[in-house]
Amino acid sequence: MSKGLPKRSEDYSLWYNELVKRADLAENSPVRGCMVIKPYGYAIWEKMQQELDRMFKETGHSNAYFPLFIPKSYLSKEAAHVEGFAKECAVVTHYRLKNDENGGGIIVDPEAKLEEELIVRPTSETVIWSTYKNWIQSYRDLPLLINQWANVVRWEMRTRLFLRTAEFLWQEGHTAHASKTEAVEETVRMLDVYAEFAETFMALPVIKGVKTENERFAGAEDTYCIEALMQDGKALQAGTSHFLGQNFAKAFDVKFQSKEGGLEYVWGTSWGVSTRLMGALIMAHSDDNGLVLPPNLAPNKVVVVPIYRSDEEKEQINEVTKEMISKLRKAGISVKYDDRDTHKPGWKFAEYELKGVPVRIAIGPKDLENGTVEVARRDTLEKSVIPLNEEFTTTISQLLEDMQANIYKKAHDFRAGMITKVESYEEFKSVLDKKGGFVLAHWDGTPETEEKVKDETKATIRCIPLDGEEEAGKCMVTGKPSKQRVIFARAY
RNA sequence: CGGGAUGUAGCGCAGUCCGGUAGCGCAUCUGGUUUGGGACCAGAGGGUCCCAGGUUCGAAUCCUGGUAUCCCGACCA
Repeated sequence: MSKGLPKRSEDYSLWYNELVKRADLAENSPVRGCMVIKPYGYAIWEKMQQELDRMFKETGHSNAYFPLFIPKSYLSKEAAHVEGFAKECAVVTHYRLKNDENGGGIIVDPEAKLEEELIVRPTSETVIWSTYKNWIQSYRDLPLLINQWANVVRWEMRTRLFLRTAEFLWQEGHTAHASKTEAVEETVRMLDVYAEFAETFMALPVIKGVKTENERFAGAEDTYCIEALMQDGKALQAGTSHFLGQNFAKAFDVKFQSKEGGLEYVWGTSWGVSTRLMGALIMAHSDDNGLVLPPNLAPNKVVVVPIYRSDEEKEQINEVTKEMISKLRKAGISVKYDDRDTHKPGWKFAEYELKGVPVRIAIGPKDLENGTVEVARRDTLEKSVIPLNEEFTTTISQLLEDMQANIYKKAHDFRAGMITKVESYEEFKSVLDKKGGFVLAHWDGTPETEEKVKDETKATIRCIPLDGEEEAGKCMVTGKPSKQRVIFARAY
């Protein structure tokens, strides 16, 4: 393996691809567009899962599991939904293989054709709503708050590790409610959960907003989203929450008897985040030395590297280190002790930098003598020698908190500098090309104008921000009146 | 599905124009010296040169066909 990583400033996407591979997060699989998530990458995903799962449970949701295969007929029940997903579905047509009589190896047995073809889920609304029909009869069965952790398949033309793969892991929440108000509240509540997760754990500032008609989920009335900004100035949709209205209830005939005795269709929501968050995490914080992980999502918050010449020295260090590590662990800090003697300390330093471990503690003979350790923080690459005393654990704890805050602040400041208000289409184009980032502009609210901007500049409306101020203005393209600025950006 | 490129050791590549014993760096293994920022020396192992066919005394190299992957576009979380 060669040493340096490509520089972000020279080739951002090469830097990203190499980082994902070199930091042992994921690699390409034999199947085009699919990826193998390696143990270290999966460990980060597991941290994300843990926190999100906790937040879902705290907001009253339960996990369940629905099948991978969906009968073809289900998908077509909701018109907009099938329209949106038809072009990227993998289809199961047969259920058996056999040996080729002509010696051509193993072939699909033409005798074993399925009566009804099965779709590999691109998302689970259809199978879930067909099930909900049986689960819901009365207002007493509502709200129904279900989440599932699953894989889904969308046959994408062009793929990139984590950002867009043919198969990806995600969670999808699917809820049913007695009233529109409740369903909208749920949609927004889960959007808030995502935003809080992104900011608190991923140290990723996000903008909450509503998608335009063009960008809306197939089958939804409204799609809410959190949008994040990557270091190259491109936007990334980090999570979505959909208000489904009664669309799926009608398509799958899911009705309930209300308190008043009437028969009504239920109101639905669905919401999801995927392994794409891994891509967001990487692209938001990492640098030319490798991954930078916010402590709250790092599989190991601290790595300890002993430095020694003799076995005797190693023993002495082990003794001191053991106690230090046990104290750190008691304080809830995950620590990895790397005492392998197959690699030199310098090699380990570089390795853990590449892998983004927040804090590295090196301890050698000099430290033994002085009662100190060397502490290096990954976000700023600063090193300091500090005493291994009573306050040590608290110091490290505090350092990790500072780092979490610092990583967030850095991303936040970067984004602040990349939000630009523009008044004309000319200015818009120039900002997009010279600077990138989020561009705030007035828009006349029509899909045609959005389409035109997309064709001409490759920028799309990322969202209509929820906390945007009312501000009368004129559409930068058509000059028609607009009530509020929307966020344009080139996006992943 | 259009345009471009590339398939040679686990990884990254040279060799292909101009046919003649398959090479380099990293990684791996052995021995020794090392260990506070990716150590050094000595030695060793590892190849259907993407596949099939053709030309030739002889093909990684030339010809024909196939195939796979990557990049750039049209679609998407």
